[in-house]
Amino acid sequence: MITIKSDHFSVSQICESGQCFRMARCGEDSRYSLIAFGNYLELWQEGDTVFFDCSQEEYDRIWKTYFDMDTDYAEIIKSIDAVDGYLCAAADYGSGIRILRQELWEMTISFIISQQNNIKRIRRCIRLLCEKYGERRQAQNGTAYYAFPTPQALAGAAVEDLYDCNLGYRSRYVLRTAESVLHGEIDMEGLYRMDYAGAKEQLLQLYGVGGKVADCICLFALHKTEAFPVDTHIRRALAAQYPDGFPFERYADYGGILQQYIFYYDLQKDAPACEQHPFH
DNA sequence: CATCAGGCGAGAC
DNA sequence: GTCTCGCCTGAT
Repeated sequence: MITIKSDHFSVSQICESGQCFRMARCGEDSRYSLIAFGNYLELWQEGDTVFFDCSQEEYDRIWKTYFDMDTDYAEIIKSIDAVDGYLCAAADYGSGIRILRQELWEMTISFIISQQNNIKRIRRCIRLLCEKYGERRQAQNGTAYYAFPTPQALAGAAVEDLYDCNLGYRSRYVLRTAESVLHGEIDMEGLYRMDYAGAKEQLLQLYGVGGKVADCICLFALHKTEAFPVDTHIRRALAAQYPDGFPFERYADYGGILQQYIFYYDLQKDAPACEQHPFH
């Protein structure tokens, strides 16, 4: 186990901000579990000290990048227009959020599934998919878990079996996208070398990926922080708070981070009180 | 009972 | 290019 002192880092806020569907509370205490890049991790936090239940080597190799530890979120929050009371309040409220650097293929499928869906059901869909098509593994502490299914595994699925995973009409989207990636119709690794516009254009070629989903993939996997996913929540919030339009130009290269503050702020308003701010 | 969830594809125009 | 409509399913 290793400990890291970090400013602007809240495990609970990261988990509840809705960008990662395979992170959850585990057990009765404030531990969280997470499966990413085929690894199982448990972590928890006391104040600004974060405890990672893994080796220093694993932290350096995977989790340091995954949790975006080298980005200065204080600087980002400081740059917000002081006159913009709503954005200041949202950023302050969700100041422990980080934009994770998640796996590209997993985000592609996860956000295809997320469309016209709710977070609880999205999590269940992905869990069922992993249990049915992912490789079963065992963590150091003995916990059994499932890796995210490969493109090959999903391309070999029957549509009916995807319906059984509760994907509904998104089943054919997942199937065709898996086939496209498996057959190399899109160069997924190449997306990392492209700019935001180029990467988004490529992602839009995938069946079931539209503008909003492409932006989520750009933001949460490719870390294109200028990507600003607009969903029904964000659309409503922006309409209510910015009748003259959101100042996209002012925050051109990191609008996506602010989008997460707004999304989380909006989401938590109707969440049960017990789930809010465990560390405040 | 209707409406809505972190939308998208297809077809009409 | 823009607009409308249908779509799985569970929660409210």
